[in-house]
Amino acid sequence: MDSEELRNAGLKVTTPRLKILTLLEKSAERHMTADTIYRLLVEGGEVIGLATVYRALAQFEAAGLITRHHFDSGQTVYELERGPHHDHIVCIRCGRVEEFYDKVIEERQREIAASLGFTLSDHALTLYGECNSQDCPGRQG
Amino acid sequence: MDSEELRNAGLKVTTPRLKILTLLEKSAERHMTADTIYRLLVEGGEVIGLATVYRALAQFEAAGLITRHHFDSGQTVYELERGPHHDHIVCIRCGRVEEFYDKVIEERQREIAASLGFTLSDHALTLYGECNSQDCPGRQG
DNA sequence: TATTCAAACGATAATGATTCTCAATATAGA
DNA sequence: TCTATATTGAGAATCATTATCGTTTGAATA
Repeated sequence: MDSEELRNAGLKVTTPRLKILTLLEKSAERHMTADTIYRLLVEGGEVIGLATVYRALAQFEAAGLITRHHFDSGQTVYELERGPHHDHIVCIRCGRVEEFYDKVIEERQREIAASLGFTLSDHALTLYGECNSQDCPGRQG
Repeated sequence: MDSEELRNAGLKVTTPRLKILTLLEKSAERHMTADTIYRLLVEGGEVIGLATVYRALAQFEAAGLITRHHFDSGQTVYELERGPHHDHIVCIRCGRVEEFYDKVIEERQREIAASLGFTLSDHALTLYGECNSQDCPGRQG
C-alpha cells in the first residue's frame, strides 16, 4: 500500500502525498512535470495546492521514491522509481520516452570516472532520435 | 576571426555577438550560464543587455556554434563547440566539469537506439561524482 | 476517544530565469 | 551615402519554482 511506502521513507502519511503517489503509480505516462501532476489531480476533482505538489515531489526524490530528469526540452519531469536503474531514449518528434539498461555502458562509466579521478555517484544518459511509432507525426509512409 | 564564424553561420555580424563569441573563446571556464556571460561582459566594461545575450546564445546554438547543457543542478550552461564531440563528468561538490570521449559508449548508444527502433540523432551523457581536486571542498586529507 | 503540537497544508506572494515588446540604432547592400 | 530591415537595450511580461503564513491535520499520548 502507498501508506507503507511513505512510512518506510520516513514521511508522514498525508492525504496529498497519497494522492500524488497514487497518481504516479496509476498513470500510463511515467514521466510527468509537477504542473501536469497538479493539473491531473485537480481535473480529477481533488483539492490540492501546486506548492504541495512541488514539496511532495522534492521529498519523494530525497527519499528515493522518485527520480527527477532534465531532458533537452528544458523542463523537469519526475518518474516513479520502480524496478532497477535504467536510462532513457526520447523521440525528438513526438516526445515518446522509452527506457533501457545496458551493462556495457554502465561499466564503462565507472571506468571512465575512475580514470579521471572521480568516484562515480550517479549519471544521466538520454538518447535522442526519431522513433518509428505508428503515432509519431514525423513518421514516413 | 569571429566575424567569419558569424557570417558562415548565416548571422549578421554585430558588436554584441562578437563580444559574446570572443568571451566564450577566451574564457578559461568553458561552461557558463547566460547570466554569467552577461555579468562578465558588464564587469569588463561592455554595454550589453541580458536579453541580447539570451538571443545571441539561442542563435549560436541553432547555428551549431555552441551547445546547451542541462546538468542536474537544473541550470542551463552553454559551451562553445570546438573539437570533436565529448560528454561530461561533473563534481557534485565543487561543480568542476571535465570532458571525455569514449568510443565504446558511443557505439553502444547507436546499437541500443537501433534495437529500440530509433534513429539516433543526439545524446546527452553526464556522469556525477566526487572529484579529488586540490580545491574541492569535500576532499578529505 | 480526546488532547496536543509539530509537521504539513493551500493560497498566494516572491523569486529567478527566460522571453517578449518596442522605440532607437546599426548592419548590409544598392 | 541612403534605405530597408534586422538587431539592440531596457524593462515589462511570463513561466517555473520556492518562500511565507495563517489554518488544518497526523500521530503520539493521556
